[in-house]
Amino acid sequence: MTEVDKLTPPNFIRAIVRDDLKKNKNNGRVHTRFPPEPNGYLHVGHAKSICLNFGIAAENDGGLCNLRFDDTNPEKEDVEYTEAIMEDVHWLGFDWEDRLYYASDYFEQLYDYAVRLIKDGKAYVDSLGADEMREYRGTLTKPGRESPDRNRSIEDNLDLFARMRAGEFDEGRYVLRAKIDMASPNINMRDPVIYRIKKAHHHRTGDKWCIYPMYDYTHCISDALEGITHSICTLEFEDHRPLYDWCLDQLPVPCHPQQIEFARLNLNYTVMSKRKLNELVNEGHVSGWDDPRMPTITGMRRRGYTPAAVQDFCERIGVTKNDTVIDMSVLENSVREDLDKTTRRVMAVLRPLRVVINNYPENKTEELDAPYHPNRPEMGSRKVPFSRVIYIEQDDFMESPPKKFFRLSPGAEVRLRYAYFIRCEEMIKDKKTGAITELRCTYDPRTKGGNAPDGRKVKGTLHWVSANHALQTEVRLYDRLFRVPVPDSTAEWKSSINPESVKILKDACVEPDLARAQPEEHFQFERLGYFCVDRKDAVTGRPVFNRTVTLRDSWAKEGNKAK
RNA sequence: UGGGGGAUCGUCUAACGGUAGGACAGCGGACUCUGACUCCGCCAGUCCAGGUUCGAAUCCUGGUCCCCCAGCCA
Repeated sequence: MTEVDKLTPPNFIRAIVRDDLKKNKNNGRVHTRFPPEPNGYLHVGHAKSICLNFGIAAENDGGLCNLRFDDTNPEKEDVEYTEAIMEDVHWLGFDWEDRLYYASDYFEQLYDYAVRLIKDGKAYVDSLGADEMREYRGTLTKPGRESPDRNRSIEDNLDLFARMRAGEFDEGRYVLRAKIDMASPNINMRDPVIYRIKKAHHHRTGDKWCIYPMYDYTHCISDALEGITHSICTLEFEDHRPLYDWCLDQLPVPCHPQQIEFARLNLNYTVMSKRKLNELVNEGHVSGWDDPRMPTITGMRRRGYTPAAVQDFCERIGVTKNDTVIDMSVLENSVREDLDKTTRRVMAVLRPLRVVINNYPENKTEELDAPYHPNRPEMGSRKVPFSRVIYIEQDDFMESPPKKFFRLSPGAEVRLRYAYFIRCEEMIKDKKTGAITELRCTYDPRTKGGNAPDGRKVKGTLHWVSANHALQTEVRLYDRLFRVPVPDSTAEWKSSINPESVKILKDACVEPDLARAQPEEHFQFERLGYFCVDRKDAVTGRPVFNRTVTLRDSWAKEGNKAK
């Protein structure tokens, strides 16, 4: 296996492309497109499609991938979304170069083709109302009936269609339909509407048009006009393929792309439909499309996921026609794997417990050397201040520890990472609540740097921050958005939102160097997880950290086993 | 009860008539100045029933189950 093969595991779409190339089907061309509708933000499911389309183009010599906005429904679409989508695709690491297109660019051509269909007797203007049309359409098991308008003369159709364009009619008065087969077992072929009247302002064409082409009619022709070879879409369009092919067969288009369908991505513990994501945003269950708990690309970015991690994830999950739900742990694995090798380690204490080292001089401060990455010395090191009063994590002390607890407890000795061994001598408790408010410890000066000259070992190593030098910051801990793996399956899906999907800690302490951390900079807080500086809320000198993902924690697992 | 798709370890995914392999998860161990990383090991699968064949996840027949479709949405 070559390196390239490892990076690009086989899938059935790649196989089709490879075979087409072998047969020289499109003169050796590979040209794909990513065709979002600008009516919402991109999510990780779109990322799968983006990676597939741009990936297939990139891995074939001369392969190209267009970005095309499928903007045929002005009522739902907006420039806000086109801009966000472009930013997300770029962030993910893909580039359409000069091939940015809009279906609305083709409105004139699409109109001309529609006229052509009418002239060929393959389309007609219908006056059936929406309800009537539904009734005429038939059902899944019963064939439809032909509209009384079906055999309107070509001249009348031409006249009516021109007047539809001219704005003479109200919305809903007429539609243009393809004349195919009202008895087709495939409902999409029962004379589908291809143009409707919408007196809506379009975000690009303004008020130029008051008739807008439908998806099925637009998409195939747009593909053909752009010279697309492989038109990759999701499974729900499989039934539409005969219509895709029908339209192209009727018209003198430059080429006939092949539509190939794959299964959309489902991830557990989240939702993926635009409608549901919209509801979460609009009803305030999350702070916005870029809330770090959202499966949107912008949300994942704010959470601290990296483009490399998302790409790796999309590669790992594969491409098939199977209905599947991917386990969140696969995504988290990709994130950890990328962050582990690229991220500097620093120390932060999320829930501080004050520790006074009795035998350490009052006014002394030492600068201890701490490498940024245990396995990558080339990443360098920084100095961390140490003094008499430090903070450790509340979780790292237990008054009566269970077996196999390697951390601090009365009389126990542990190592402070890159500093000294300390032993717990005394606990100070709040007189009223009994809560432990402070620990009194002693340190062994001979263990400076973290090793004992007498060779004695400690099982535990704790992270810490010097109290006088600490930078207090806000840290946000994110967890899965839903409590159940597949919220979509319940009628009341929003009732399974995880109330603990975010915890905001205001009193976290980080080492002073982090005052310089820049928005979107990633760190590993040792023993805790990967964090990144929030790109919205950070103020210079006072970063706010989002937890991207925890470290694997076999101690926590131990605890779960006991339950 | 029409049409279109799909069924392989717990979850994804390979194998295209010739040893059912990989990833994630789980479990166990080694290592460790992160209970991290890394490494090693284990667990575990061809929807069912027939048939063809020396040999079937793969081919044939018949079932079963799941998903999608009746927008002037995409």
